[in-house]
Amino acid sequence: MLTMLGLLPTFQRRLVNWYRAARRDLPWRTERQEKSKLPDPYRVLVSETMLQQTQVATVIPYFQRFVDRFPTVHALAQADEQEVLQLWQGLGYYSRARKLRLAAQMIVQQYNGRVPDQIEQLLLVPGVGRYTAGAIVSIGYDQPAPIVDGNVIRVISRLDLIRTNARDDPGALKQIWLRAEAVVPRRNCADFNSGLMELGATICLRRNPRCAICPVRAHCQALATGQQDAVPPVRKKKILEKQRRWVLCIERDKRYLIQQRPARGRWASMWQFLTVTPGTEESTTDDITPALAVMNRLAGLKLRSLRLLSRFDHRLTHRHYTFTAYHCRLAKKARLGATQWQRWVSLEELEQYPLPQPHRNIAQLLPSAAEDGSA
DNA sequence: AATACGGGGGA
DNA sequence: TCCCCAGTATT
Repeated sequence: MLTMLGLLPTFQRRLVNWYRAARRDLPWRTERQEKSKLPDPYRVLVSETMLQQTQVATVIPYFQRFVDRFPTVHALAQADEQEVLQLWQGLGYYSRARKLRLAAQMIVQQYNGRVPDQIEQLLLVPGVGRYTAGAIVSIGYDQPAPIVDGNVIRVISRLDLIRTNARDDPGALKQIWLRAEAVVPRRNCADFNSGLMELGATICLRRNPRCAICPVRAHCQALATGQQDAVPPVRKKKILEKQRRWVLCIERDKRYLIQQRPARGRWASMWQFLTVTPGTEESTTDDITPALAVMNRLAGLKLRSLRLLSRFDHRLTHRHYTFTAYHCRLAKKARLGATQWQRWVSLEELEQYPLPQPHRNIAQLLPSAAEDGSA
């Protein structure tokens, strides 16, 4: 196997040298501790958790805000879960945020605040899987550990000419992990593994790979056989479920009703405006008059002054929502108080609540909507 | 082994 | 529009 990469030390040296010349300034790498010249493992834990299924450019501003607010593992361990979620809102996969906080608590209690440097220990930390554990060991501590992410899957698939897509094929994925373990050097592990990923992100692109400037093109079987555009193949398609949601921004005395979602499932424990699923008999019309009657029935409320705010699509990986957002007021007589899961908040207070992205988008429309309504 | 879990980038 | 992104946990 190893012979197919050519001389392994040559491959390693070419990749590390290329990475050291080409690497980007990333906040979790540039802020190093003076003595050790290694990044703060806590920051590696935070950044690698944010980077799961998320592109680097998206993560950077979230990372800055997060470590600014929670600069140490102790600070995060003592944090309020809602505040952690609030800093995470918009980034997606919110269980990552919840588990990262639990991870900090575990590290404080069991490891006296020091992020473990052993794979077996890291795998017991909430939200830390094989990839993140390998990243912390190799990038945080510069110790040998394999690392496989979406980039490495693509790079190794081409180097070794693996013809199935490892994202659909557990056997191929296992092969790639073994390969990643076989190629990681004993020294310069951080730059080697970072280089493997950076290569996938900038050179070994999904489409139109830039083989002409690839530092390890001499080691690539896909290029040698002219199959770099066909490897890896595209994944199997997934079914996209279409759903509709009506969102009611109910206003009373310049405050809006919000409700907390259940602690499990999508957007767990986040807050939202009252959301109802229109039945199949309800048409998609924007006509307000029939809609108001339907709203009152679905929401079980006496609403008035219903006005359309916006209609927009929101796509997730497996679902395609069409949100229709309305602004309305509560009839004078109606009573609706605050409970543990339901509150009336001003627009200013709303900023402190973690909201799903579609509801955050709707919230941005409310200031002008309120003016129109009172005019 | 299959599914759930967000949102955005880029062609 | 489609595929993917510095994956993990649950069922």
